[in-house]
Amino acid sequence: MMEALAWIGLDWDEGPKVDDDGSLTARGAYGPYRQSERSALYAAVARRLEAAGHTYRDDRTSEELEAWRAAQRAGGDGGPPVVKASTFERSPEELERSAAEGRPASLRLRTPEDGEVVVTDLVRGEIRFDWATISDPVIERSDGSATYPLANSVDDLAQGIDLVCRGEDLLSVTPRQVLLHELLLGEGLLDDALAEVGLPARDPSFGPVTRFAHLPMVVGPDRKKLSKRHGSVSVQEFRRQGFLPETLRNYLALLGWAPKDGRERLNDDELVAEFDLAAVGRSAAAFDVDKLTAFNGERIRELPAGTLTERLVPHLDGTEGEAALLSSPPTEDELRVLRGLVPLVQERMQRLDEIVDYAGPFLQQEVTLDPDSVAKVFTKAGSYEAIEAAERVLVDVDWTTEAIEAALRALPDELGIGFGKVAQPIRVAATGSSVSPPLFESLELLGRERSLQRLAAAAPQARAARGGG
RNA sequence: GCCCCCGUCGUCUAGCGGCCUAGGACGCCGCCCUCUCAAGGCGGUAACGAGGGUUCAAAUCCCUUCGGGGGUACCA
Repeated sequence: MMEALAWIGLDWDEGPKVDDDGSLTARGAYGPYRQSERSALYAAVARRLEAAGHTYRDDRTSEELEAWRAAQRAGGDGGPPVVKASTFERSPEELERSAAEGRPASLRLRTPEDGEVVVTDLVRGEIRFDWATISDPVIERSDGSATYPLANSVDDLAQGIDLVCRGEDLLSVTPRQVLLHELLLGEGLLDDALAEVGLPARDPSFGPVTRFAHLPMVVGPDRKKLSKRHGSVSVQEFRRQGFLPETLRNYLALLGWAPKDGRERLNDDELVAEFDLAAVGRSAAAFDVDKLTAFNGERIRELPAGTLTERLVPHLDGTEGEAALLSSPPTEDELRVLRGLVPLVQERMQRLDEIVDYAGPFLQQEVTLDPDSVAKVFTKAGSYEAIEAAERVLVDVDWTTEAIEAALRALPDELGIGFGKVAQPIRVAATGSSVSPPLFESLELLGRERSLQRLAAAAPQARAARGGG
């Protein structure tokens, strides 16, 4: 995931990071940043919460709880399946007995039995929850490890987080987090715990978490949320397909947000200057690959030719895809061909990986004719005539785009067919396909020798396609 | 089931009581350009989920309803 973020260009100032040699380190002054390295802190906080009476022990197993919830949901006699101290807290005697039997117990946070919590959210405004509908969360597992609610609250406060910005899927979990924050800060529990485990005290500038922003979900075409795992897999996939990271950044920013003036093409500077959490929409946004692709094409067209050439190389030398049309590193000859090709294909590409199909005929000595193109073009009247005439007329022409064009433009008159009809067979013969970069430029780039050789090789095939002769 | 969030063209969105016979972008369709494919230009298609209110006036405010999503873990 960090690799995916790094590629997209979404950087972070503080936190874990992967070094160039692949090892996991960290940067920032408020570490450690891995939860596994902070377990002593979580435990210290938990002990204090417990001592202050904000928690209680629960010795039920996951299976027992699950069964209880299922029964509650189905039967509906004892109310909704909400775990509360009022019905779940064991007496000291029960706990003692249970401990004697060796039953491990988890630690639950005691949340209010009733009343209301109000969460103020930057994108959604005020949201009200009824404490009676919120279960007491387990903050420490029966094996003593901290759960996400505890670790997350402790870390946010200890590390000076003042804006919690996350997906809407965490909205309903916010009340317990707010409560934990009050407890940890209000009674100095966190500061004491920090001191106990020998971690530096909180920076004096650190206040409470002052803002929450729950961003709308980004969903797939099926309207279901994209998971973290799937998300990062597709980032790698986007990379291989030749989407530009700057396209992703631009497109992603537009999911749920739009600038005041409605522009859609925004660069990084404009994005950071204009993006505003308060202007973010509230409904889930579907990720539209077609639109992303169109954006990507526009950006590719804006790239300086030299830059595009460089960014194309990984898609040709096997780094990003299967294709190995270039040596690694590319030879000067190969680069010359690529540089010549770029201006011809730049405006017709939407993804970098499309270069593989375009470049094949130019980087390889031999070309294989696409059967569909052969069937579509060689069977038409004038096909082999055009190819043979092109051979004849191109042998001694100056090998420049202009001269090639002049020579071929003369053929329609001679053959009595339209230029389209003469160009297509020649295109298929030279590039192997009925779809290619502009013909004259392509021939020039191929060189006289290869061009004539391919025309000569294709002529008999065209004759055959026309039904013998 | 219970709790929370959301609901404008197929999709991303603009709209925050009159400027809306609802604007833009992607897609799609047509035309122009044209050596293919693109690019580009021009035009078109298509939406306020439904029902009640409030108001002189509602996509915009309120209620109900329907629909979608999220949560409901000793996952994060």
